[in-house]
Amino acid sequence: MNPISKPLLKWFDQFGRKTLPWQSKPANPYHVWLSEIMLQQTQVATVIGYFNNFIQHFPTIEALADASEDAVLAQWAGLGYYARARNLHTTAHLIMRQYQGNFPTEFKQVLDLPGVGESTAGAILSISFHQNHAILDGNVKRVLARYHQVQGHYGQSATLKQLWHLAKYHTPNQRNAEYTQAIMDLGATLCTRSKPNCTRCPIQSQCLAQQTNTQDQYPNPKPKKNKPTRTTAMLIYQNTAGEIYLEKRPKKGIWGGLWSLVECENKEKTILQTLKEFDPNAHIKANLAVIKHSFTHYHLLIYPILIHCPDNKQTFHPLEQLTLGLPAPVKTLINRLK
DNA sequence: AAAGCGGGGGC
DNA sequence: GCCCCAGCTTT
Repeated sequence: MNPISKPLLKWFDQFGRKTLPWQSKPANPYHVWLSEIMLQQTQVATVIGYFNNFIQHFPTIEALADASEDAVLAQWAGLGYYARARNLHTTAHLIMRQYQGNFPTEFKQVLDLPGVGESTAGAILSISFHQNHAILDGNVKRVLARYHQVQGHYGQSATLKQLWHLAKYHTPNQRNAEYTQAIMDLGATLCTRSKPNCTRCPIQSQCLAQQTNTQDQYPNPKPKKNKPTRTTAMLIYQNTAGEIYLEKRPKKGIWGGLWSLVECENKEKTILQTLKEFDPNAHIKANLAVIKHSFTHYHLLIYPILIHCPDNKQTFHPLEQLTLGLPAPVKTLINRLK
């Protein structure tokens, strides 16, 4: 079995991505770390805008540590997976306290940072400090699954274990940082999920899927799962000035740490009880159009209920210039009120 | 409209 | 070791 690093690095010299916003010489570990966290579940094209915006607001780890959680979440809002933003913020504090503001350089230390696993730790240390580590992100999984016709889906531990073995086998100790970038670039630009561009691929001749024309069968599809539909009522408490009431959600669970509307079971009795407890003078003004919001593992039917609260003394927020981090459907709902 | 992306935390 | 998280892009 031939390691793929040699032809891959040669290809990278000519076709690799070298001007992404977080790429610099020398590398900036803060930028590399931030980009790797953003890229965990989001594609490069989407990340670029958020990344530039984020470092403009928080130019250094120290600036990030000094910011409020709400300020960080507000910049993250729309990217999803809000635990990533909270972990980032927590880690900034940790780096200030334990490492005097310098990004740690030991693999174990980096792996211990909240939000960083084996692949992300490897990527950060490889790209930032030119240490020799293997990575296994979605791009690498796809490339290796095709190249070796790996059976099974990486949700299964045996498949994942096999892919890690292959990833480590192919990872070179020379030009490791460039290889890390190269194999991600190959997956992102040529060895794409559908319609891979095999004719331009530097490792096509040894690729088992290419040889047998079975690229579309790898990686093997994920076993299907039925998504349940859940229902919730979202209560839009609005005062006479048109401002709305928002509450910060608990750290754990869906939309953790974001600001959202009060929710309750979508039953008239429960809704009336909830709003009376909030404000005895409140009354239902309208039932707004239902929003269907889909997550990976369930659909959520949102019944928005507009409620008028005259003379309420609690904190209400004006609809314009809301800088709080809001869940996407809440943002949609608020925009409809304008 | 549905499928796929994707890595880490928690139980 | 399995389940959960959750917006966006692609098909």
